[in-house]
Amino acid sequence: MSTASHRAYEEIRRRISSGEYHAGLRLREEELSSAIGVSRTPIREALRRLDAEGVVVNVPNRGAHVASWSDSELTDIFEMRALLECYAAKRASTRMPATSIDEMATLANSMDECLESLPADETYARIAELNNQFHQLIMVAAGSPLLRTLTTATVQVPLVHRTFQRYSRRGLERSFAHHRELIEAFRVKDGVWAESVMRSHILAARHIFDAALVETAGSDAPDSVYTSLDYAHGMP
Amino acid sequence: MSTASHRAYEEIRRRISSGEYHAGLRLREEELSSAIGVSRTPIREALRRLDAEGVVVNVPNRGAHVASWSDSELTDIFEMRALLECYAAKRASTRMPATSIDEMATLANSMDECLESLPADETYARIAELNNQFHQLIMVAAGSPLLRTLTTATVQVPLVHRTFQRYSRRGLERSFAHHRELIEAFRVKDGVWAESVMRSHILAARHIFDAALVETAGSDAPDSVYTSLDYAHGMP
DNA sequence: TGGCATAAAATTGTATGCGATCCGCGGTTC
DNA sequence: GAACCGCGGATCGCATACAATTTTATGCCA
Repeated sequence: MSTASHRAYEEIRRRISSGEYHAGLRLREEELSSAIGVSRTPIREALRRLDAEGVVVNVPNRGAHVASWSDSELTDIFEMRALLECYAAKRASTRMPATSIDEMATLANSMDECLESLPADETYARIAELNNQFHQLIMVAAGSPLLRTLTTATVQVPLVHRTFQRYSRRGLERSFAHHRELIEAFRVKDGVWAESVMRSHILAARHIFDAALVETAGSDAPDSVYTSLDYAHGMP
Repeated sequence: MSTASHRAYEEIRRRISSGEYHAGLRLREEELSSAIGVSRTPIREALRRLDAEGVVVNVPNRGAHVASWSDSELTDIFEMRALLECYAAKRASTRMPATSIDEMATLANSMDECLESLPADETYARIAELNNQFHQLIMVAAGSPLLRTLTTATVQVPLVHRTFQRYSRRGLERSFAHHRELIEAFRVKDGVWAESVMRSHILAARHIFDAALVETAGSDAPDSVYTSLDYAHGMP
């Protein structure tokens, strides 16, 4: 069995990821305590950890709030993601075992199949999960635990569910084409190729994201502020 | 006024940095509690935060230990540092204000002066401090808070005091020459130049570090395990 | 002596109580 | 009408008490 502190951490994190706790929301210890069913102590430890991870912001004597990001911070995040994931792709290109490349191909096939049943929410969720596994394979093959840690910290990041679904069918197809191209680059162990495909992949994602921001501007959400979401919900 | 939790954090961190708490040491909550003069609750919060930062390792029900790094993890750290600091140099090259470049030149002069009174410990400490300021100027000019955060997390890193002093006079001179070259690259706003000088700078540091490891191997210290130290103690 | 079960001590995990701080709300003053 | 002040409730920070778990000590038997 795991500790109450850890369960509290996972649960709060999940609720932020799912959007149940939206950006900027005040997280009261007593409330969380009764909601999750543990005392304030493990709740506090969970909040401290989430604070260190940047998922919540804690101000002494003023409580914790769900973190939010400005437009410029989002740009910053995408640029770091490009740096880190391109580097990972380059490293992975010479280290990736054949079995992992096969797994990537299988994942790519599964994602292609998802195109059939497209506009369903579950399908988007499934694509997100497959996509996450795909990128994790690259991260693991890169063989740098530190790189992986930093990437997770960076990418566990500001995305709204809605944004994900802004991916048009064409956008998804291009994204999946990038996946195929990455696989090919890994097969022939061409690090420069892998790196540059990954850069295209991330930059395309970024511009789809930007477009979604423009479209949703002026909605009921506070200006240019978005909630966080697990990498599992990241974009293809 | 600062909170007890924060003071505990700073104090434990300082003791690890100074080497008072060496790598692998078990940190008992009760001990820290009486040593620092607060109850276990803020101590626990401090340990959780240090755990999230990678400075200590916490295993449920088995307490916290000061983190240590293997040779391969150290290599990993240097490679990430190269990636991040080169990127920072490239970004900084187009954003660095003239006043900051002047500050860098002033710092470089101060470091040169230090060569006069060299083998003294205070001199090394002073060089470390100046060097830290020099690199911070680049980080700030890079204009990416996230990049800065990740770099701090990476570089606040495993160095032993002794290693620092492995810098020979010639090594320091080369290191300082890199600083001059960086300044020049910033003046003419050549990002590629800045980036590549920075890469040389970091890789040179890495090999001096490796050499130090070989020399100290077989000493009384546990095999290939080193403690952490603040960036302030980082190498030029 | 060495291995093993068991008990006692030490240590960490969780709950709770109390004092300190912050925040909103009237009331007052200019 | 707006700015300031003080008060009470809400919330947080910290200390302490108790429970759960791990570690160490002990005694037994092969």
